[in-house]
Amino acid sequence: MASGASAHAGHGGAHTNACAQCTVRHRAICSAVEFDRIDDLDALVAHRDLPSGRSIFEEGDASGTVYNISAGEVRLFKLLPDGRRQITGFLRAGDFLGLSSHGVYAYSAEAMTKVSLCVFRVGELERLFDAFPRVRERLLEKANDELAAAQEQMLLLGRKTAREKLLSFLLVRARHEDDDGIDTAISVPMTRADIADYLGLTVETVSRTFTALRDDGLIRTPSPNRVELADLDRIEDIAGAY
Amino acid sequence: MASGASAHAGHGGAHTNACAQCTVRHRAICSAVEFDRIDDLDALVAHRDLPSGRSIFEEGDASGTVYNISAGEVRLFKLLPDGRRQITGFLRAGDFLGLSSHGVYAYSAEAMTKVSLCVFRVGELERLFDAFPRVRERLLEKANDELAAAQEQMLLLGRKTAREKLLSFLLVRARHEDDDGIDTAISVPMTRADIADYLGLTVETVSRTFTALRDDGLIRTPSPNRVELADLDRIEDIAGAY
DNA sequence: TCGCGACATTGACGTACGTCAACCGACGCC
DNA sequence: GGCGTCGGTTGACGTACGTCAATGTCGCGA
Repeated sequence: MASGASAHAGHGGAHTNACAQCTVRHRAICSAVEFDRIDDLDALVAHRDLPSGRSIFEEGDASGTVYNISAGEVRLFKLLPDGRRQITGFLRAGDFLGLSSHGVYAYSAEAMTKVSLCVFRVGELERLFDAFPRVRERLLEKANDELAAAQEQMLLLGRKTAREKLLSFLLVRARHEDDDGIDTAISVPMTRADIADYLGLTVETVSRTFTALRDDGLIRTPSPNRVELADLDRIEDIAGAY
Repeated sequence: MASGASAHAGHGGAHTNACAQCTVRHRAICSAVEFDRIDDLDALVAHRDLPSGRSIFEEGDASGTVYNISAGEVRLFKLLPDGRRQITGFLRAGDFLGLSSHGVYAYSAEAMTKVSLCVFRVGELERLFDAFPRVRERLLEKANDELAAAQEQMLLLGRKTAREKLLSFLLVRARHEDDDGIDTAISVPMTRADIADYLGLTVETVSRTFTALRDDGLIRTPSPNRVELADLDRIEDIAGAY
């Protein structure tokens, strides 16, 4: 049951070379490593598979490890003492997580599906930086992209209506679906509760808004985790650009 | 009227050396440059003073320049087409702004007070990176800190009540006031409108919440831009940790 | 010194979204 | 093959916060 993912190793062969076969290398920071030195990368990385729902790390844990997702989807979130949850991001194959600046993870991470991870100890990450300076460069780029996304999300959370929030969310998903270009058929692997906690709403409001959008002819929902954008122009208009 | 700030130059003397005298160098990325090579830094940087209210750059502008604030306060924000505004951050002396990954600024920046800036062209920034690799390292740290702050802000925007939002905001300010340690006497240089747009509220709600907190004995407000935290324990409790 | 404009506060009222609760369908398990 | 659980939808109703509007306050410039 080794899944369709390409990034598995661990049976110690001299040239198992999971990284060379990694299907998401181009999206990951690993693309900053030249292909002919990719064995060096392989030597630094371990692999780990997790079942759906499993925690990867929790906010406040001592942070000694960083991860690359080679397959599956992950949610990042923060909790308030009384249990209110804010999901700060959904990650997928090729994304990087776990870097923290003060020795403690700033958020929790959970597998939303079966997940395969590439694991680096932070010490080894430093060695990686030394051996491949472009990795740090790439990481800075990624951090910057995430920062821009976070700001966009603040705009959404602070200033958009439920309808605008949901449409913005679907648009971003549509853009991801097809690396650039928009695919109007979207997969929504997360639950309504996840979407609600990501958009700062409740499950009920998310559900009601979905049906309102359907009634208005803006979207079709062949199944709860399948959405089609019926009227892209109006959707982009309502969502407020982005 | 050259202000109390230390980071001014421009009259071309061989050793004007604004950077060496910069009072916020320890907080800025410039601290990654060894002191005995600080003249090299000086050579790369220009300076600019702006009056309160002036725009530094706008979301969507082509981004060729990055900035360090040597004095004053700056607000970062994004707008929706209909004018709704989300302030994504308040910056102060020592903070860095303007880095963007796709050639376009992801947000707008405005001086909230009289501001002094250190200006780098991005090309020169690259040379700075080459000459002082630790600068990029430092920048990655900073980006990571900002990312953590952004996630905290998402939690605030998506899941906290008006009262919790305002108290969280005041607590962060209190922590900034005195580099680490909490100062219970806080200056609030921004208007109620700025605070509202930062916390995802309206001016009226911010105002009402201030008076409610005062009536409850949690804070004192000697003036609109002066707040004292009267009951720190209860405040931290209500604000939800952070 | 007056008056104007920017900011802040307060009140009356409206509403988008939350809460509470019932119901439904699909899936997995004994 | 019934049944419990989980996720989703829908309805009735409550409320935190937004909207609209009046009033207050302070600083500044003529």
